[in-house]
Amino acid sequence: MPTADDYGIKATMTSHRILDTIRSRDRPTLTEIARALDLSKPAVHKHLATLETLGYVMRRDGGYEIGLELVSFGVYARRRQRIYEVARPRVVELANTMREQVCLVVPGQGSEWNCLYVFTAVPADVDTPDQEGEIRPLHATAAGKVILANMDKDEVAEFLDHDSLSSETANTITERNELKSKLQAIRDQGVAYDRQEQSDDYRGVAAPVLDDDGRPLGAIEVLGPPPRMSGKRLEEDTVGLVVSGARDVENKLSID
Amino acid sequence: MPTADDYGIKATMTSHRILDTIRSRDRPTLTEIARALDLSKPAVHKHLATLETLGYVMRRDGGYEIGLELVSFGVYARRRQRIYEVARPRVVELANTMREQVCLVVPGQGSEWNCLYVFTAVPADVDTPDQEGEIRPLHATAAGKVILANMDKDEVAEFLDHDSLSSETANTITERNELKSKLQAIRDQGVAYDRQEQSDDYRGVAAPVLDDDGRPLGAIEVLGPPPRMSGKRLEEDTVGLVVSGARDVENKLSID
DNA sequence: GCGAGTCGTTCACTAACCGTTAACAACTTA
DNA sequence: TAAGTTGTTAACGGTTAGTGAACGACTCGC
Repeated sequence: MPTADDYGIKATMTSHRILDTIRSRDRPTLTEIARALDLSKPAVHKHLATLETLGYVMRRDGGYEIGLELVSFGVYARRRQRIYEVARPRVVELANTMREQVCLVVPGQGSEWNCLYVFTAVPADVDTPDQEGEIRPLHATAAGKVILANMDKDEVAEFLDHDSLSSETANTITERNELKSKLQAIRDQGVAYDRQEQSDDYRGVAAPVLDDDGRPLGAIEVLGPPPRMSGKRLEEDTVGLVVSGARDVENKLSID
Repeated sequence: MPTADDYGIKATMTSHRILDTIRSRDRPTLTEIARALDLSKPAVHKHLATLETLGYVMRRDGGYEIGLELVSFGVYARRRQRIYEVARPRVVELANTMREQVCLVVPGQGSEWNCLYVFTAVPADVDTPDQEGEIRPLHATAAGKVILANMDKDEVAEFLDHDSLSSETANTITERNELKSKLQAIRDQGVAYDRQEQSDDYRGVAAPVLDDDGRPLGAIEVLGPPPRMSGKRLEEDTVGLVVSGARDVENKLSID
């Protein structure tokens, strides 16, 4: 298999680093990018010129923004992920019956997850924390934890060793051992909770979507404001719905 | 402004050409890509190795597929387009009241448009022709024509000169002069129809979303099977709804 | 209104690298 | 078995990606 340790195309990797910088900041300027990546301004200039004609970036009032061509690539690629095609109708259905926000999440590179799809029941009285395309660490959300709980033990160990458990709110789990025992409980229960661990304004429940070997393909999470997400509604009604939704997706995926 | 005529980063452009080939074919193999681009296999190999570690491509049973990292870039970038944020709730609403499929389209590079968002009312009895992320020529669909009709005259002229009007069905407009007079009518009417011009299974109506200077920011199109999309329902009910939806989006956009 | 500080851009230059040709193992196919 | 595939390495050479220096345009504070 090809590996791009130092065999790879460096210019492509530089272009990627520039795109990544644009995504993680708010409309950065050329020099801001150059400084962030420790590159010369002319180098960044050339890359941006290229990326602009390709439609990968666009200028917007003085800064750079990810361009429409990548939108096209992205939504095209998403459609080719079977879990997306299968889960999307269920996510919409779930959101409408719960009258809350539901999102579909898949494990990404390393210790991150990608939020593939979000649907919010109208009227949307909430401003969503998990936005489509967002990349977040695994330990601070219900979906992330339920994915983590179903990963291989050594992968989890590597995650625990290499990444620091950043603190998002007062409730975020930042202790290694606490997280470890939680993960065991989550695996037993089959669901994970987010009790204002990533934002004070939210609580959530997530159920995993597993393949035939028990590896996590993704997770479905229901999110809502704390007053609504508590007591029986949270721990019985919501759990039941999200678990049956995830099981449903699992079954459809394992058919072929 | 930067232009990448031959000043640009060639390696980045090569990587893009490879990604583009993957998108326009069905899970192509390494040699298939190399042949299509007239590149040596080792060159393609190096690029694919790099793109794979970046998550831009992934292998799937012997071929290459666009990877999840680009999904992340894409849905992130889409969220940062104001027209998307503003129009999406209206598209969902429109689809639900019409019980049809509705899509949001924006002009892309050159004479193409990108399908940014699609929502289909459940139950979906139809298989959709315009899929999210698809890139299509402007002349063969309602949304494309309504965008074309509102573009600058010289841009349209350039389009007519440079691009051949490909024939998708027996109804596709392939005559330059016929298209020209149609465009004038579309501008006057404010809507464009697709009467089985891109597929025999579909008809559609589209209304443009214009900025304050009358330039097209995008279009909203309602699609449905011919039996349902005809007569009064098509030419009065549907037209009224799609136009008021597009106007609504225009107003929200021009506020700030 | 004058410098000092930005910003983006263009210009040569050169070490590094991208893409080449050639050769290879692992599979299919005839 | 041999002649096709396929993807993969290795070494080489001409191109190029990234450098530093220098430039206009613009925004500051004084």
